[in-house]
Amino acid sequence: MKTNAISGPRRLKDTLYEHFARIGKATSSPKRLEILDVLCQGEKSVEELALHAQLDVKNASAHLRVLFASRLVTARREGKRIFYSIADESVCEYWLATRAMAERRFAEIERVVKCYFDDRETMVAYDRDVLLGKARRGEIVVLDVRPKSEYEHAHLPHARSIPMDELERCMASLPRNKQIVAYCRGPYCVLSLQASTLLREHGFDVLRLPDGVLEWRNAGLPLAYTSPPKE
Amino acid sequence: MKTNAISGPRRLKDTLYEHFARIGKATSSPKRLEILDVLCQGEKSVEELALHAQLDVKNASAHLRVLFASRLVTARREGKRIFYSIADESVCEYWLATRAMAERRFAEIERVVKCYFDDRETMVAYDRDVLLGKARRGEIVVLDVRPKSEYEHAHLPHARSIPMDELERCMASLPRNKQIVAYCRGPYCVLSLQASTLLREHGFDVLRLPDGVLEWRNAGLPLAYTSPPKE
DNA sequence: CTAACATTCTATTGCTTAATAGAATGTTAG
DNA sequence: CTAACATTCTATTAAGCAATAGAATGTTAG
Repeated sequence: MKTNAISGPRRLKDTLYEHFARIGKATSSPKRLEILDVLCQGEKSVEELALHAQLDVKNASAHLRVLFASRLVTARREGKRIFYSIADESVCEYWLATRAMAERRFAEIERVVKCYFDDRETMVAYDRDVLLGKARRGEIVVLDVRPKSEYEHAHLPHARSIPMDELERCMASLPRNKQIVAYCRGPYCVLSLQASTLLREHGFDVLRLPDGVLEWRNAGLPLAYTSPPKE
Repeated sequence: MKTNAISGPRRLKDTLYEHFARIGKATSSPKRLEILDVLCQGEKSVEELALHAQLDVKNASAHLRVLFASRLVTARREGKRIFYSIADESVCEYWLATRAMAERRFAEIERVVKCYFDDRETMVAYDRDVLLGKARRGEIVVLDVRPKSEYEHAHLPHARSIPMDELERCMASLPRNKQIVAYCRGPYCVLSLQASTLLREHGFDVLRLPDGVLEWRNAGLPLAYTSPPKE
């Protein structure tokens, strides 16, 4: 006669689904998802995350505690700051699967996005591997307009980093005889749209790429790292 | 000057993450996940689902309404009954991604499962494609012990259906000179374990396969259908 | 048309959770 | 050792949600 912690099938199921539901609970708040999304771009301090998700620091900390308790993020102290990051690659994959399903199930998402990003004629029209080839041969400049730290965490091959808030100041260094392809965190991030608008106003030949590193890697393409990836 | 429904980046983000969070909200309840999981095996009536998840019918209906509002399931009326099913293939993929992440992040899941299913020596040890080959050549009998309707919705190639509750009655029809490989809904479903235990007690040479149709298809292998799949 | 049935709708209860603010912890600079 | 800082912990309040039960809807069989 065996006396396990789990006694019958019902107890087993209850235990398992209870654990699975922890994920749902953690991802049932828009603000937490926003935090999770930006954490997929690299580690960030509580303050940065609070700023990013438009939360006061205490509240952001509380949300992070929830994400931590659900094991979706890990924390690391460096001096006075605590840096949070995605616990695992499986978290990015989960986030991508969630997004994919939501996009497919909620037509309103596509509608809202199309309405905000109504720049179809100035988006990259060719395939990702064509883009990779052009970038490798130096025919285009791939421009990463995310904050420097995110670029350093991972970026598209041959990409150059000019964070959005330095773009106005640094744009003189960009070539005027080559096409520029600007990208940022992904299809819902506004940075690349702002960048492409700004650069176009200044006469550059610029296209917007609605990919981020997650989408790029998810398509099976390689990424580049300034410092070697930690895993 | 453009006046969109969505005015600024913050409004856009809030709208988008609000939608994404609907998924989390819908999957934040263990019982709803249990419903979703079994719906991945094929459509079911409210009553069946209530029975399966050990809920009273009213409560099950309420949970289904939540899943429906989040567009994770669809409903179809047939006579007095209403049959719910997974809205989309992307829902299965989402569920698999959730499970994969939870398994990876929560060591306790593996512990609980190992503790309940402590039959490593009587589990299928060879690869899925080896199994497929053996099944095709008729060297083994692949046995689906789920309810008939789930078998009909989709099953492993060359599998034979004997629902668990008919197994005792029908086991005489199984060969004694061949290995039997029993499977059910997946790694957390107890049916195949019950089946393999029962058959072993009656002297059959039986192994348990911890896959279900989801895991099988996710591994890139083909499924078989009694009636053609609806998509 | 009526009875039986499957399911949903409505209302009530108690529990969980998000946001907020004040106190406490741990870290560094001087 | 103290002040300044980043973050967490604790408590409070208000909002949201799961479970339950009774009423209502829609469907079929007779």
